[in-house]
Amino acid sequence: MAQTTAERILEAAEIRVRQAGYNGFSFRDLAEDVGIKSASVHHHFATKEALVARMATDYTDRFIAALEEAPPGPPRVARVKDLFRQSVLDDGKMCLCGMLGAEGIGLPPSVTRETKRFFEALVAALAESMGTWGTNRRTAALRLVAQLEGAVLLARAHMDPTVFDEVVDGP
Amino acid sequence: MAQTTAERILEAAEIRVRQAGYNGFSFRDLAEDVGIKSASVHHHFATKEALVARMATDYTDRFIAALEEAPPGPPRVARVKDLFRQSVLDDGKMCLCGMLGAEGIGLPPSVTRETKRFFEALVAALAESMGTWGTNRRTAALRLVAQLEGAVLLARAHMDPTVFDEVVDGP
DNA sequence: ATGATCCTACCTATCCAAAGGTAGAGAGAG
DNA sequence: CTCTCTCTACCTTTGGATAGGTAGGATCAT
Repeated sequence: MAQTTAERILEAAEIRVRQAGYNGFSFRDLAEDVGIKSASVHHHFATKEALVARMATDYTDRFIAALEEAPPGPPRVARVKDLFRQSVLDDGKMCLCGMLGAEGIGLPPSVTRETKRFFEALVAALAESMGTWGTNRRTAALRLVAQLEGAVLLARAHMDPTVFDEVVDGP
Repeated sequence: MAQTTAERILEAAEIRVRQAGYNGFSFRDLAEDVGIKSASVHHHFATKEALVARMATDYTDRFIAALEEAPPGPPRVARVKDLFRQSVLDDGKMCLCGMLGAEGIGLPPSVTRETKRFFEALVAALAESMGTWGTNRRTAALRLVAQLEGAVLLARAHMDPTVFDEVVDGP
């Protein structure tokens, strides 16, 4: 088995959260996705909260690592746009933490904490790479992230991936 | 009673959706908010789908009407920013259709249809008011809406309303 | 080496609460 | 009397979570 069961659960859960949100899937859904019983999902992740918090942690680490493969400066900015674009092209999924950020209040604290960490890490990893037109770099990075999250959201609402490109580097 | 029961249900439901999403509340929650029993909520709105679709329709009409109170041009742009800012200041709620757009796939079709209509109407009502720096006005409007939705989302994720202002008209 | 023991991963079978929704009765207003 | 609204009292399905058990592999002492 190239992938452990826990990894397959996390993968299935990520897809479901990014499509339907924290309250949009059940352990039974995941069990069916992976081909085991829901009780077995609990063997790997005791609670839904634990599962999603872990998912957000992994997502953040993976995302930041992918960003930092690109050298600072314009290439890194291009890379982050591309990561978000992939999100949209891949079945119109939201950014995981965009989705969790939207649901926000009402999610378990460990999840909101990880969500916040994602955005802080993302802004930090981008700030040094931003050109500045009179605004400080942190603000410029925050603005870019807002635009990207908004672009993903609009593309989903329109059910049209080209909306993303129109927003991000349109005419 | 200055407000009908149906109106009070819609109001309570809107607050709940904007805080927790379509799957984040129940008819029993609404019943408690309004002070009636859940069966009575069904008397006014047969299904959850019908309730939320109606809610989105009303929201769109109200939002567009509020926008068009402001004359076209810069005042209208200022007004839309202000409407979104209110959203954040008012307990960090998402824009209703931003939330529904995020949840997107998995929601009933009548709801996604109304969500799409909101964004189309909003972009149309803004396009004429946008200054253009080499981009066409529709694209400029789309970009503004993306930035605003993203700003609301980030403010929520950070649990800090000032993030909204930093994104939208920060230094 | 071999049996006793333990751990991991999965199972079956439930539990209980919550959710969307329904049926039918009662009470007040026109 | 009838229409509107609300209630009580359910039903069915789903959801998160638990209890207890089984098969297989590793570990260890004798």
